[in-house]
Amino acid sequence: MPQRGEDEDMAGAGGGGQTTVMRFRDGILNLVAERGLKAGDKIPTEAELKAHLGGSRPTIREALKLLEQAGILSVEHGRGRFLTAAGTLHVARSITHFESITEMAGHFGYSYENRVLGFSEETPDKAVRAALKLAPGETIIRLERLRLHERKPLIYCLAMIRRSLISDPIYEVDWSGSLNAVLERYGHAPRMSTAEARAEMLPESAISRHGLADFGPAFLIDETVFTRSGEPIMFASDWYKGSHFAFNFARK
Amino acid sequence: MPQRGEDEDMAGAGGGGQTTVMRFRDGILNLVAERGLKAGDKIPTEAELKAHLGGSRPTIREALKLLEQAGILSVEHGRGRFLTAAGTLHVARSITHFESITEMAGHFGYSYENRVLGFSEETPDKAVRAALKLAPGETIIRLERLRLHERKPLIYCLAMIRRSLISDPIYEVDWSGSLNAVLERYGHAPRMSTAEARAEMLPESAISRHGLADFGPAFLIDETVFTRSGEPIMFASDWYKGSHFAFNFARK
DNA sequence: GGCCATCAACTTGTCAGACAACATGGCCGC
DNA sequence: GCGGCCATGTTGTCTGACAAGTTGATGGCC
Repeated sequence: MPQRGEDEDMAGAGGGGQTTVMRFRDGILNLVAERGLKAGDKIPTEAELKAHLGGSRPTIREALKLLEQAGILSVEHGRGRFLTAAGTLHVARSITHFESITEMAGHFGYSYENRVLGFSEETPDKAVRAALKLAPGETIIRLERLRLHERKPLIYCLAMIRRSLISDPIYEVDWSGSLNAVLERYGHAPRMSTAEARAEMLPESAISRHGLADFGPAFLIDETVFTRSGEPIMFASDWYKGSHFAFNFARK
Repeated sequence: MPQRGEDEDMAGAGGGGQTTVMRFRDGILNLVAERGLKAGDKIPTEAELKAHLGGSRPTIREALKLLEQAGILSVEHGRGRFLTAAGTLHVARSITHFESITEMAGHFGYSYENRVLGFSEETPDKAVRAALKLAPGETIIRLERLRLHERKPLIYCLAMIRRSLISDPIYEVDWSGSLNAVLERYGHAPRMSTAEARAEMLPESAISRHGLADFGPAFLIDETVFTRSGEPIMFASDWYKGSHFAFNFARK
């Protein structure tokens, strides 16, 4: 018998993955779900999985290794594999999932007006230069915006974007839409970030200049945003109105 | 040649893991570090890794699968494996790592006084009952505490603990130490949680009753805490003084 | 000389069978 | 009845092989 190969239809078959290993990973999860196994339960042995899913033991084992690394399974040599409880921690929209503010809007059920408060080309301060690994002399675009829902301000946004990424004059760019879309158009799609969160009041300057005295305590997220290839794009600070936003995550 | 087995000293050798696969996983990371490979770079082929690390191809491949699942490597059939940028996102103390407040204290460089403001046995409200999956009639222990550093209040803590977990009268328990240690002593060590974070001012009742008017905006973390086996233990709300705490995480 | 098809080499994906090491429970002897 | 021994089950590792995608070189054709 040839070793797989005979194009195996299964193309377009619901979910699955490209490689056999990925299909087995999903197959194992399905099997667990079908049998109603819970945290701590023993899952079928490699031999049983092989009988159910086909394939060879190394392939099955690679699929199992994926699930182990994902924290869904734990192994005990000579005893078997067991469902961990960590795998059952379900978090709705984890803060660790990268998404633009515009994408997040839908999740919270808000539709935003996006008001541009100002934009300018500036010299970065030390912190921003370090975060974005800017060369001496490189400048940034400082973009100040406000997101409103039904005329009430909900998010105050400050972005420091590497000037060199935008090949056009900054006044020709439409800053009132999704910033991610703008950056993607210039070939620098944001894909991930390192972030720091804290609770504070809005900066004095923002309160006084834009009439935000009623904003109340804010959930501030400072992010250094990168492309898929790890190139730093911008440093963003977003103050979310505390009374309107909450963020989920799992800890383990 | 026997297939491994000859006890291979290597015990206590720096890091490493128990199994060969774990050692190879670390070995690959070390190799990458030594050679100064960066995001997007091609890592050595399976054959080269085998030559460097020893072992067999299936074992090497299982180690690689771990790194792929961890998001550190990506594969392209026929081309090779490449370092992803996501793997280079380093976060100091991620908020997604479960730890007790006492443990966190050290990280922030604070040493705390732990003041018990009150404890009592109560009937849970609907939200807590749902989060802890309490049976009708089950009660909770409500524990209210304050962490101070140099006499200044930094964290206001409210915990709702399943009464049935503590087999002693609640007034015989020392609540002034680590809550995790107490629960561990009764065989219910906290290990993970689902959490929600937001920014808000302290509850009115806490401000007025405990003189916390100067606390300012707080970073509130609501957590449902579980044991390793997934059993819900308690529902904790911790208000961190916004001016003193920031929390890190990666988004991808 | 330039272009394209073919092919060899490299690399990852999968398969088969085997032995090693750890865990468990039953069997047997005492 | 009890404890040690051993068969069995399960995961860990090794060897060798073929399948399939990618890349670059080769060589023929125009």
